[in-house]
Amino acid sequence: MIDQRFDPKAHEQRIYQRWEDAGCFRPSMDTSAEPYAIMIPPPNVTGSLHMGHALNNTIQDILCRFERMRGKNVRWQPGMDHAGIATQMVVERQLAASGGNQDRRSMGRDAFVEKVWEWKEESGGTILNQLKRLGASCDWENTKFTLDDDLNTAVNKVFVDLYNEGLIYRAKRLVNWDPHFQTAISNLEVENKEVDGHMWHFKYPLAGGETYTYVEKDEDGTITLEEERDYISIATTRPETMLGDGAVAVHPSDSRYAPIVGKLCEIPVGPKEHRRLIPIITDEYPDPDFGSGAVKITGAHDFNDYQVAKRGGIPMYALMDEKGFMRDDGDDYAAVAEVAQRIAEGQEDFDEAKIAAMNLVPDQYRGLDRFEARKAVVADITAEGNAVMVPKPKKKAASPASEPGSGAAGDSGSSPEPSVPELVPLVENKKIMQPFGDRSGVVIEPMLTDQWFVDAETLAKPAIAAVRDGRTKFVPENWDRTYYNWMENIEPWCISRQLWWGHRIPVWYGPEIVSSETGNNEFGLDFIDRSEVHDTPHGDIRLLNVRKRVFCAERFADVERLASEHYGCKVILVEDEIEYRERVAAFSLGKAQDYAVPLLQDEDVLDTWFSSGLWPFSTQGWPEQTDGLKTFYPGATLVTAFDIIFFWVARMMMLGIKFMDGEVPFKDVYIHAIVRDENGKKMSKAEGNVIDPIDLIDGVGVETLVAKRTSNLRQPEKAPKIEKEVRKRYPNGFDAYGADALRFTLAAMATKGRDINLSVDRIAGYRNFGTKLWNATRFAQMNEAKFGTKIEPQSLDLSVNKWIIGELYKCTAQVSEAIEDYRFNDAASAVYHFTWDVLCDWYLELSKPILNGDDAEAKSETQAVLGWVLEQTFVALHPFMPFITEVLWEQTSDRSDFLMQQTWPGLNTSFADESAAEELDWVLKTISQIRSVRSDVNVPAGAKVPVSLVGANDETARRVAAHCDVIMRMARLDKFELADAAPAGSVKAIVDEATVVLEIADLIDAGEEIARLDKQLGKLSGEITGLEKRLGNDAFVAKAPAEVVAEQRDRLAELQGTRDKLSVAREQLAAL
RNA sequence: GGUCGAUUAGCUCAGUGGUAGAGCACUGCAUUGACAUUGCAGGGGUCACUAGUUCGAACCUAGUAUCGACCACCA
Repeated sequence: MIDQRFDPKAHEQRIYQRWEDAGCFRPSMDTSAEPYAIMIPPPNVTGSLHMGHALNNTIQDILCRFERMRGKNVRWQPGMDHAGIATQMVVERQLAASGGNQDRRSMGRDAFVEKVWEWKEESGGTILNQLKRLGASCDWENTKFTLDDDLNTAVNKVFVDLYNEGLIYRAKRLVNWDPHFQTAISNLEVENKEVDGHMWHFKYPLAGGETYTYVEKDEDGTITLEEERDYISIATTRPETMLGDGAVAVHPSDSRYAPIVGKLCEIPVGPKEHRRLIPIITDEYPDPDFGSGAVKITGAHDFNDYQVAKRGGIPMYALMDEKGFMRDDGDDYAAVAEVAQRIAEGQEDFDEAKIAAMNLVPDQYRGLDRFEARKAVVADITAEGNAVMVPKPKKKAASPASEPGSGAAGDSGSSPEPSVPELVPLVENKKIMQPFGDRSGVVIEPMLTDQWFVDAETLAKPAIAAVRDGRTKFVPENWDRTYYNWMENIEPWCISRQLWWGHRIPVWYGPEIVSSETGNNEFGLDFIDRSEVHDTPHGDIRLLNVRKRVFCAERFADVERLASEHYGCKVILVEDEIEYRERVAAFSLGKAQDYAVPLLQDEDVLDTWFSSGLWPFSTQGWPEQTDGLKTFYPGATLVTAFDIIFFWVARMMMLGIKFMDGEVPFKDVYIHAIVRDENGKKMSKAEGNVIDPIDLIDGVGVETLVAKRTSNLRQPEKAPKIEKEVRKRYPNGFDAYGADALRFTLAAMATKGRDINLSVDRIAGYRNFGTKLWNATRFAQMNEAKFGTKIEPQSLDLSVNKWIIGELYKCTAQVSEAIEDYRFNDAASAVYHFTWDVLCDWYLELSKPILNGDDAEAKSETQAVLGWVLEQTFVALHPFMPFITEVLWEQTSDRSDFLMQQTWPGLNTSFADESAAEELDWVLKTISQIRSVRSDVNVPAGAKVPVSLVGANDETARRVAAHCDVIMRMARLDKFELADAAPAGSVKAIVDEATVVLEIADLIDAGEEIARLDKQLGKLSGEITGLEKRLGNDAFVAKAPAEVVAEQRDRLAELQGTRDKLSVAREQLAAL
């Protein structure tokens, strides 16, 4: 006999270990079986299980367990992602916290990377064990890590192949730069958030004191403003970037500025004697209706300006260093500004490298943080009188800058002033969208840097086609719109990261040899720029910036061969830029002892998603043609949340199709919901509303819960409020609900909608469901149900047994269909409803008289059916609740096998017996009707009542004979007999053609009973009227499908019959 | 601005042309019987609004209102 209750803690980990030890998670590799593969979205090595993972992996596990039971050769591919930035961040933080004054840079690259590996071995991957707690049936023996050697091989091969095809290239571009991590990031890793900002309006004086007539007109062409101006008005939210302006642009159609297009204006900041002049140009980009209609163009610090600058050949001056501080390098400002001036006036040629070397930050701003620089620039311009001035708003005492909306938009002087108003600088308070790094949280700076890019546009085309052709399907399908939308507008993918933790880029640089005409030394090496003098092992020589030649190959050995062939001499791998330059210099000056050309590997690593994008095939051994690869590519279903469609799904599609001969990586992409808290808020530590899945499995006390929710809050002052709420809501913390309850809840809520608002109450409900099944099994054991036998539907005698196996058949068919169609909620509710409402509430009760009765044959049949039906229920429930069902399987019979290895109930229609179903339907209805009436007329629960059945036909009479005992028992009757007429004053209910008569006239009040009948009659006549109206409509009868019409007629007849009988009953009562 | 979505019982949500559903909550009754982590019975909804298509609309179409997500944005 099993215990009184199921204790998840006593069994879950034990059962999991048994599965694992027995190799239950391995693919069968049965060549006759259909392969079925699911690639886990590799969690970050730094990660721990959150609700999103729990949902994601529950769904995958349901699919895998289901398909495994259906006989497929299943591989659920597990693993982890090295998560470049996230992991580097964790280890750097740890270094900082450990007190030592070591940081990443002082440690050096190799030592730091080694440290990260150490961390990974010790602390990484807790999430994989948490997945085991959830019951995930992954093929752990094939666990992969995106930084494993074999995956690195795949990464290098992909990179080199794409490079050789020209689909990966290096370019100087404006990229999103994270000043905190000091690396480029892709535009997906940027979060645009609306923040309070200001827009300043400044005057850029025209060169040489020139003036023009500035004319503003309204829509009708009436002149609203006309004045002489010696400046052009510019609006900006980032004044500090003015220092790098290359031009001012206006729209070609903007007549206000037509007189000054082509002229020069002055950037009103920096030392007066070296103010830079920049040209006023035209471009389609400026919107004449926004701001002043004139835009400053700072190509190196703004994505829109970058495009304008590129079109117009405007120099792009970089102003900041990699930490987001104003540059403090290069020659002094006066010298640089002079060169810039000649460039602006077209008197001097410029190229990228020359511009890049120019630091146009005036001395007083050098080394300032960008936000400090902004304040300083604003203050200086304003002090000098170049801010656009407007009348001070009345009423408000404070300056416009601190009063939202008070500094009205529009140009100065556009409204007439009644008196002489006080003037203040025009600063608009407005919401601006600002980019933040999704990991660092700092403001992202557009930076002009050399980076590696993937030509995503080319790769996207076949990936779009694959979805259009239906070779890969999104479920729910509306997600394909999101996919198309992004893929069709895809930008080049920046894949290089200035980090240390990740796949090194398989590129080595050597010096570029140019033609002998331009070469300027005996080795033909062209030095394009000078840098600082440096004391080197080769003497005090100049270090040189050298144009680099790229050697790209999977292994250094290949590069070594290519390079030495290219240079015609030995090459040597060097570790850093300094040594590289020294060696180039020494080499070129003939001072090198060994005459070896230095090669330096690219310092950068690849975007984490570059390696995750290969996951479906890199994990299966590619580029080797392994069995795993042949069998499990393409995968069946990718299960993920929508937030990584772009990051991951799109990249896997592009790279999978590219490298696997055009074959898509997966057939379906199931996009599941995001799990939120029960109020619909996104769970986040910072908000203090996180529910930890492990807490739900193991239980957690209220004190721990409070502590968890109040640590790491974004607003620590909210802690008392959160504590109060938690204590009120969960006074006893969480019970140990177990993994099964959590999984079932998630499955039941996994609809095709967007969000799941998870409530703990619901988990408790499904824990109770497990208890229900557990106790039903206990009941079966007490009654000596037979487990481990087979059932032949045709051999059954009792209609109740025929009925329950038919119900089971319907249930399992529904579950199969629903899972195949990714309707996990329907699957869960079908098996829930069957187990609780059909099996426990009815079948078990109906079986009691038989199991306690004297009919040995009936008893034996029922024991067999009861055991079998329960076993099949375990099977059907197993994908959802693997632990409790496996324990029940283990403990109900002497078994040597596992439930998870059983065959899914492939029941067929031979299990569904229509006449048994109708018969039991009648039994259930009869009992329910009697119970309902009893309750309505307040018959005491314990009282037994005599009931007779009037007007029964032959079939009903037969059913009464067969089921009399059980009906009497379940409806608490002391008599249940056929009769010709009802005694006066009895209480009646209608079941099909017959009237159920409760002979309890003495127990009830006639008036109340009449009222009860009237209520029912009222309801009935309403429905009848509706049906009559519909059936009376010729158009309905003519146009609606015949079966619908027939159905409605039947229903009408039935309702009329019931009404007539109840009316008679009412009249009889009234006549008394 | 573009795209996708939501609006159904007190709450959280299913349903998607043919009799409005679940879980929780609520009300009444039942206490040593597999299970109180229970059973029986019950109350509760103009399916956001308007117009259309249809024999028939919660469901399809168009529009309105409110709320949300993602993407892109005006310096």
